[in-house]
Amino acid sequence: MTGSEFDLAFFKEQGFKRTQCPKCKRYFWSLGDWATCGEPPCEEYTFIGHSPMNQRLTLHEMREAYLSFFEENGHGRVKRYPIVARWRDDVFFTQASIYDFQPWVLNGVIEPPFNPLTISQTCVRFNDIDNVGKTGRHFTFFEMCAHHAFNKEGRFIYFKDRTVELCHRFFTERLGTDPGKMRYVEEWWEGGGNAGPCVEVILDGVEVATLVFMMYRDTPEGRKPMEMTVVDTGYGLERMTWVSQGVSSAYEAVFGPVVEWLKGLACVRPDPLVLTEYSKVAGATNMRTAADVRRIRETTAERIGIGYEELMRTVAPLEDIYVICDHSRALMLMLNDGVVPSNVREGYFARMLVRRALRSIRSLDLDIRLAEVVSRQIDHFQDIFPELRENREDILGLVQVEEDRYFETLGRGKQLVDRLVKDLREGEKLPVERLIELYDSHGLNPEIAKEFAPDRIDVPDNFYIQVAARHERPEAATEASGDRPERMPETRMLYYEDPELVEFEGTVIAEVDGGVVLDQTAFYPEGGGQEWDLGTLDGKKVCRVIKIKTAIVHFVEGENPRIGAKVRGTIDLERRQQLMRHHTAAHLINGVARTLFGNHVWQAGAHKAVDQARLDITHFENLSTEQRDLLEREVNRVVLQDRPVHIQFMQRDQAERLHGYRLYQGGAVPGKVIRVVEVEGLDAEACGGLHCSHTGMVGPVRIARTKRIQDGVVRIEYTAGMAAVAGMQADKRLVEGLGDMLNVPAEGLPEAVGRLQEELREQRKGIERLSAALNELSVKALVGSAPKVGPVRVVVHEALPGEDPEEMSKRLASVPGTVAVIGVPGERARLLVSRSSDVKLDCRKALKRMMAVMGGGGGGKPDFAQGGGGDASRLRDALAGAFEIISKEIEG
RNA sequence: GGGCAGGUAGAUCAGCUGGAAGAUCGCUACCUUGGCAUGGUAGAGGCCGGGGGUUCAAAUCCCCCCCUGUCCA
Repeated sequence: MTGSEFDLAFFKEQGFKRTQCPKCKRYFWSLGDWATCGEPPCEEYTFIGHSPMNQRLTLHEMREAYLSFFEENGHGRVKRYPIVARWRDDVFFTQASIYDFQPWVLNGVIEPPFNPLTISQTCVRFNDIDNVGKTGRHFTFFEMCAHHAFNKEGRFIYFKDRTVELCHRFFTERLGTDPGKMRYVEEWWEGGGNAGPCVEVILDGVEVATLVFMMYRDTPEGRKPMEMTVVDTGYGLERMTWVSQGVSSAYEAVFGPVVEWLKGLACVRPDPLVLTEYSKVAGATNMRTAADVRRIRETTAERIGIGYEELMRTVAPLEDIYVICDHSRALMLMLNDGVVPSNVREGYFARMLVRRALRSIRSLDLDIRLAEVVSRQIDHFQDIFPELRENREDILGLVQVEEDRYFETLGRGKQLVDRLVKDLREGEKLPVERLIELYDSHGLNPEIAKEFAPDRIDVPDNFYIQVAARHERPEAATEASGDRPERMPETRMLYYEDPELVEFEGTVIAEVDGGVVLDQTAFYPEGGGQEWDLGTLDGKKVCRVIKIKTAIVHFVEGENPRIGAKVRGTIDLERRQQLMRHHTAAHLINGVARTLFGNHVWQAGAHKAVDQARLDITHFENLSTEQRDLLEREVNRVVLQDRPVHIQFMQRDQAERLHGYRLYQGGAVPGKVIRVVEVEGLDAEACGGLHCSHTGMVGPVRIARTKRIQDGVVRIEYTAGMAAVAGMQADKRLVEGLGDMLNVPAEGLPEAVGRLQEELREQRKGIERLSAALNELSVKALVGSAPKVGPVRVVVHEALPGEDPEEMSKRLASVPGTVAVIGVPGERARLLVSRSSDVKLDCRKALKRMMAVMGGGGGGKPDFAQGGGGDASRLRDALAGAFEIISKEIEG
């Protein structure tokens, strides 16, 4: 990289100087005289207490100042995109404003909503979560203000000069910053396969913005210029607000009424001097480990001239308050945009935020619910993001559920700790292994575990490093995908033009993977969770139809028709209609579930076959029987209302304007034009599937069952149309059949079965009683007639049918001065040897000698041994020798 | 998606170096009391998550599956 990338006319005209920072060796441009680049660690914050701007703006005022400035300068204002990046399958969350336009705008498939545009994009990032609350500037949730320009051939908007100029004017003209204070540091940016020069904008020790000029693309052949160059800027809304206010930390600047409320509750009134110094030291350092944090605190304490402990008394409660503010803000937006807390994927991040926030509430010993904090965050933001107002109840409900779950986890954890500690010896500490297991497997933080058993637990400094080490494993190799022709032939999709089309003609234009591609077809391929059509091509059975890029590939039984041949296709209409019913029913269930259970309900997967179908939705618990029945009733109500189902291809941005991001129920949908399936007044989704034209055609919908397939996802198994009818008939036959078997009418079944069960129990008990009586008789007889070795009775007996040999053995051993040998005949013969406690005999030895006759194995305890196996026919021989063996063992 | 922990009586759990399923609470009946709290006695209650395997013998060991919890991407 050379400095020429930054040789901007704007810098020259304005009289900027290019200087090299002696500390970090980077070059920077400025109108003022500066020794260094100005960014920590080269310099400290200088704005605290002396804002370089001529106005103090709140977060909301700063956002508006930014957006309106760029609007006045020719940019279209764009609403924020959801924080869950559903239009992408490579990331969970929106982490920067440019994510909104990747990949569809950047690869030229769709036009941006405006060009140039300005936006304040809600983002979350979790990589610095440990720094949140501590450094004064790290957040999990933040807003990235940006202005973007997309320059295509023939349509150049603007690039480096205009970008820097707009930035400079925003800070100086709009915010009243002294132009001499602005410093622009030359840097290089790379990410997501793209690269380009960038400029870091430093003001009074803080990086307030980064201006990226994407102009290169990394390819296997090396770096190449992009066809489209992109202005990708990022202005930290929170940082700008902070600098404008000149307060001790970004948290103080942006959390507004929420942080004040919490401070009041916790009775925290910190010394601003302490906070200012702490912020400066923290800002100049990267906090990576617990040791870094401690060092920063020690340095701060030294600078202010107070003790470490005293500093901590001020700082620790504040850090907890900041964590609560930050996490509740992030949660508010994540839950609003469709994340359901769970133990997997994006849901886990929401759970993590809830638990960390609750831990901070706990360590402050505050008597509040997290939902109350989130509620206040909504108050603070609902005028900016009105969707929060609409979803308030839903969001708070999710927080409550998740909070309750955490308390359950804590309760379980406490029990576990109690039990573990009980087994420890006097003065012994709980091994670190156990402590790791408590956290890793049971979700109990070591700090909280220590609360439960302060004397028995020590938490090592590198605890979390040890946990991480436990997870280090080599990555599984990814499997290579098969090779296919780069350019696929294109098939005209007749089924979209006329879903009722049953017969058609087409020409074979290619063979792919052993199947044939036609120029046009009415066969619907597998896709969107819907199974493919069956039918015939020139009389040959079509057994599978798939879509590869733009081509529809048919697999037929027997030989493929030749390329160039004209073929006649017929579709199995009955199957097609059933698949359509199941697909439309999925949209109905999804829409009704959302209205019934809340806006957090999204489709999480689906499959539609002919005889059954299922839809997975995001929801925090399995449906109750009542909810399931309610859902079924309401779906059928929509069916009976016979609402029209509108299907149309729409411009992507128009569809998004009309229906919002709720369109993307099925995940990422590529393309400039998308197909929108709208059930009037209920649901609109981007969907490539075939649908009934009216809901009435779906027919009856039966929800067979619902099942929680993972935390946060409920599977709804259902049937519609003829499959539902078949199900009803099968159920009826089942009940009728049962009634016939028990000779009662269907209504009498519960009572009849109950009676049957009771009878069975009675009989079982009767048998037990009889068997016990029989045992008792046998035992008496055996005891009376047993031969003796000295004072010891030796009972040798082959169990009869109906006797319980184990019971007999036990019973005999309860008679003083008795040894019992009981043989149990059968395919696998067994031998039980027991004795009363007053007899000196090792039953195991005796058994072993007896088993030698049969050749099997055995073992047990001195007073009871059992064995078996070997030659079952020799059981009698073994029993015949038993008396002699016992007498020898007793005498010997 | 990966790792870890767990699934035994209505509840909470023990048993898991293979050898005759247990404790506590709760439940039922009776006794104690003028009545209640309580105390005492007896009793009911178990496909030891499901399926394979090893073994003479599996709650216990091995494999697969299901369910729950949890940590991490």
